[in-house]
Amino acid sequence: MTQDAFSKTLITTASDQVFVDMRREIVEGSIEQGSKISEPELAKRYGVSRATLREALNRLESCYLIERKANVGCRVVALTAERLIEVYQVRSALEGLACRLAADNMAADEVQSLKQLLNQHLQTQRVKEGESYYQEAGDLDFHYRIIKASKNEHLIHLLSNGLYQLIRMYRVQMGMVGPRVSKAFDEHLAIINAIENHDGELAELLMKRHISASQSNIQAKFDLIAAQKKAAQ
Amino acid sequence: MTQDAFSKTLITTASDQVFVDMRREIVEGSIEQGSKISEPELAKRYGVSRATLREALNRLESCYLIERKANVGCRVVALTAERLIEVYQVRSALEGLACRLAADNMAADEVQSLKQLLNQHLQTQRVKEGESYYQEAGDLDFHYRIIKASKNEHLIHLLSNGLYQLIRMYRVQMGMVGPRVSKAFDEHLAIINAIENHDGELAELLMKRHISASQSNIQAKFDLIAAQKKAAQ
DNA sequence: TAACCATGAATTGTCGACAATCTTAAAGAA
DNA sequence: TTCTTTAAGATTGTCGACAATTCATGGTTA
Repeated sequence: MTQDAFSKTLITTASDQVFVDMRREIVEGSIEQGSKISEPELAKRYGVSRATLREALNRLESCYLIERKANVGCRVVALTAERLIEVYQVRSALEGLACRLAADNMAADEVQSLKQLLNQHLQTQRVKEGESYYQEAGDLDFHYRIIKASKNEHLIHLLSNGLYQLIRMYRVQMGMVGPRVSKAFDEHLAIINAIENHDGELAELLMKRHISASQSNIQAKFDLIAAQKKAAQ
Repeated sequence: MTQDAFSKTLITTASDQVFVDMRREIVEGSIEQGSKISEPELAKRYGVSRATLREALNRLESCYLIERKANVGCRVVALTAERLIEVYQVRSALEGLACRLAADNMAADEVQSLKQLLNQHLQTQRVKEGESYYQEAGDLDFHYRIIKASKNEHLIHLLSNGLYQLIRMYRVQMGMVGPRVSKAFDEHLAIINAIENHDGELAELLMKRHISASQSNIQAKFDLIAAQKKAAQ
């Protein structure tokens, strides 16, 4: 029995392992977005039976990474601009709530610990200027900590087990680049300050704006791709 | 191939049927909340193999009606006061969002159709005074229509396939009674008016209050039960 | 040529049996 | 007695095979 790094899921069964492995491959793009999934093929690849694989597929479906149709099969989710809007609308509402609850509930030592995390980010950010992946993980960790601090188990599950992998997928494959990195850091700082002052209303507002900015950043990437396609014609 | 009445799910496979049947039994309390689930027993009862049953269990898990532990088994979710708070916090955020989007998007004829639905509710409410189930279904249908009108597919799925059965479970088993029925009607009316005026901000606020009132109503039932228990000691 | 229908191949859904794990209860030691 | 250990029983996890459905290919007909 081991533990997964990102979602802190306990890995006990074979299907757990396949689930975590496939999730990583889908999020990182090793298994291409929008591609069809063949059960016999993947079962052979992961060295498990179809029953075990299907168990994993079920769980991938419930975190929105694949889509199933009866008697037809599975597809990896496609990262479209439309879905980006939909998902981020939901994310904004839920993480906004989480942030407000965190501001209400968070103890002083928890806030200090979070501040310390942010300082770590500042260090590594200066070192790894431009490189996005570590910031990626760190940023998600920041959001993850706030979600946890909401102390609402249902919300925590909905976000960290449900929505977060899809968001990571957008961010890993559509990348966060350029000056956005340091701006995001400042926004994180402002959010922490609001939480420290137990100003739930402000914390919620700032988090929603922060998420909205992140959405615009990815949206710009979509626009860029669309423009390139048009130019190529 | 047939269709389910509540979530409009297409029923094509045997596991679909088991899923819908079990869902109804759990929501209505035929399968007791908090009770342990035996796979061999239920498989025999529904006349399917364990593989088919487990497929259904997976889907019940993703709509929060049962909880699984590896190598241990399933339990039906327990309706606690703590969970009520958590779920309704999430519900408030998501349906608030849905209501705002509906106010932004909804066309005039859609609004008219919704008003008509509300008039129907008024009729049946007068006839079936006190009886809560029909109002229950009607009320959920009202919320369902607004969720649909948000036109956000991800949000629609999250609410109608994910959260709504659990909310129904609370409402069916913890009941909505007394003067709450007619108050709820007035609140629905106010929400529709806000939507008709495309006042998203107000619509969201009113929906959140409406949901909060509904929560208090159920909470009161919990308090009542707790008081009765204390008196019995 | 285009539309429709059959036939076969491939894929998904379902089943019963076996292996691995947990639970329970009895037996033994401190 | 109380705690630990162990063995039996029951439950869940996993497997390979069969049945049902869908998809692709080629042939037939208007």
